[in-house]
Amino acid sequence: MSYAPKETFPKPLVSVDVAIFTVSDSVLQVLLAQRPDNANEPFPNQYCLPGGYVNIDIDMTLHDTALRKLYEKTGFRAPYLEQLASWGSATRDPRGWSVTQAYFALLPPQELETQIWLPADEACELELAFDHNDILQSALNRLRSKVEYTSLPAFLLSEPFTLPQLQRTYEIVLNRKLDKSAFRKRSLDAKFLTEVGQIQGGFGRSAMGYRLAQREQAVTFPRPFKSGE
Amino acid sequence: MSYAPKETFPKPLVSVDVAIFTVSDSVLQVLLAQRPDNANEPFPNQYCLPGGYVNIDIDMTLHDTALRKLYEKTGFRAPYLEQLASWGSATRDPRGWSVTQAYFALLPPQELETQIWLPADEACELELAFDHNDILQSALNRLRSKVEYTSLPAFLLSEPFTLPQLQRTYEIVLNRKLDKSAFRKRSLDAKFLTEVGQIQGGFGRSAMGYRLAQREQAVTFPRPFKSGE
DNA sequence: TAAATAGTGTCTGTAAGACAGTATGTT
DNA sequence: AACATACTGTCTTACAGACACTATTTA
Repeated sequence: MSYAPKETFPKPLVSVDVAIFTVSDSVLQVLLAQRPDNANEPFPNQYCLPGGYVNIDIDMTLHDTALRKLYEKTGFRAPYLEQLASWGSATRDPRGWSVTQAYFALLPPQELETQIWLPADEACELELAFDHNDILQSALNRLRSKVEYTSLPAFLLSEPFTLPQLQRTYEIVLNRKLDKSAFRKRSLDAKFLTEVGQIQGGFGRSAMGYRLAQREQAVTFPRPFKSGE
Repeated sequence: MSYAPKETFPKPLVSVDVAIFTVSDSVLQVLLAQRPDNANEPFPNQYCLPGGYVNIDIDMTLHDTALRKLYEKTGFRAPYLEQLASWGSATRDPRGWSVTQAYFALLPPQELETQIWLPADEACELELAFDHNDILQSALNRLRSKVEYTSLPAFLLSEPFTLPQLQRTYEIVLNRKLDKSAFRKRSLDAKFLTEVGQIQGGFGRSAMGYRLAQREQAVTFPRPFKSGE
C-alpha cells in the first residue's frame, strides 16, 4: 500500500554523532574527527565528534546509522552503544535547520594510531564544531553518572579482565579512588560476572579472570557509590 | 555567511511525539490523539500519541516543537518536559524514512474533558498507530524508574500540596504502597520542598502545604525505594 | 625474603522499611 | 466521643566505606 505524498514541507537535516570512549594510558579518551579543509563547509578544519547524515538508502534504522559511523571510524562492530539525546535547532548548523541524534559508545582499549584520540577532559577544552562541546559534555556527564551505579565500565575492557582491572577502570572514569573491599563485594554480589580462571599479570598474586555474563546491557547496583555526596 | 547548498540527498521526515501524563481519579492517565479519518493517511482513526512534524519556520528548537505540541493539545505552557529517546527507521511510517523525537511531560491534575485521556496501562493495551506502543511503554518505564529515586511526581500536583498527597501520587504511579515514615523522612531530608502554611483538607488533621523550592528539575534521593528488589 | 599484587574480615555509618504510637482536626 | 487524617519515634535491615589483615605470586 502506498500513500499520497505528504505535502512536502521543508525537512530538517538529520545526522548522527557519536561520542566514542575508550581507556588508554590510564586516561579516558574520546575519538574526534576533523571538519574538511574547505571554506564552503562550516567549521573548516575544526575538531568535531565523528558523525554524519542518515543515509536513508543504506541505514534501516537510526541505530544502524550510529553503528555504521562507528564502524567507519573504528572498525568496531559490536561495542556498547546507547542513545544519548538529540539536539535540534534552526541555528546549530549554518546550512539550515538540523537535528542530530547523539549516541555514546564504549570500546575496549585501543591502539591509538591513525585516529585522533584525546583525553576526554582535554577535548572539552577545545572549540569543537557545531554544538559538539555541549554534546560531548552531556556524554561525559551521562557516562560518569551511570558509572556511579552501573557496571558500564566493564565495556571499556577486553575480556577476560580481573576485578582490580575493573576497579582501575572505574577510578579512571570517575577520577577518584574507590575502596577495594566495597568494590569487590558490590561487583560480585551483582552477579554480572562469570569466572573464567586465574590470570597471571606479570607480578604479584594472580587474579581471577572474569567475563560479562551478558554483553547486552549493564547492571544496576542497589546503591550508587558515595551515597551522600 | 552562507554555504553552498549541500548536495541534497533525501532527508527523513522529522516529527516530535509527546507522552503527556497526569494523575486523575487516582489513576495515572495519558493523553491520546486520534489519526485522521482519511484512507490516504496511515493508521486512519487509530489512537496515537499527540505529536507532529517539526515546523522549521516556527520552531527554533526541537524543544520548541515539543512545547508547541503540548500547548496545542493541552493549553499548558510550562509543565515538566523531558526528552525521552528517538525512534528512526525506514519502516515505522509507511510514508517513508522517518525519525521521531519522543518527549514525556507531566501535568497537574486536569479536568479531563474534550480530550482523550486514558489510564496509562489501558492505553498500552490498545493498538496505537506507528510504533507508539513502544514509545508509550518506554515513557512509562522511564517515568516509573525515575520515580523510584527522584521527586518527579511533585510535577503531577498543583501547588501547594501536602506530603500525604505527594505520597499518594507516588503510590499511584508506582502502583504500590509506600511506608509513610520513610517517605516523609526522605522527602523532607532532600530539601526540595518549601513550607507554605497549613492546609485543611476537609476532614482530619490539617497538613503542612508545600511548594517546590525550584521548578526546574527534580531532585535525586540518596537511594531508591526498596533498594533490593 | 622482600616487594607487589590479590583477596578477606570486621566494624561503622547512612538511609530505607516496619510498625506502633501520638497529635489535631471534623462530625 | 468517635473517627479520620497527619505526624513522630524506635527498632531493624541492607549495603557502602574504612581499614587492617591474610594470601599468593615473582625476583
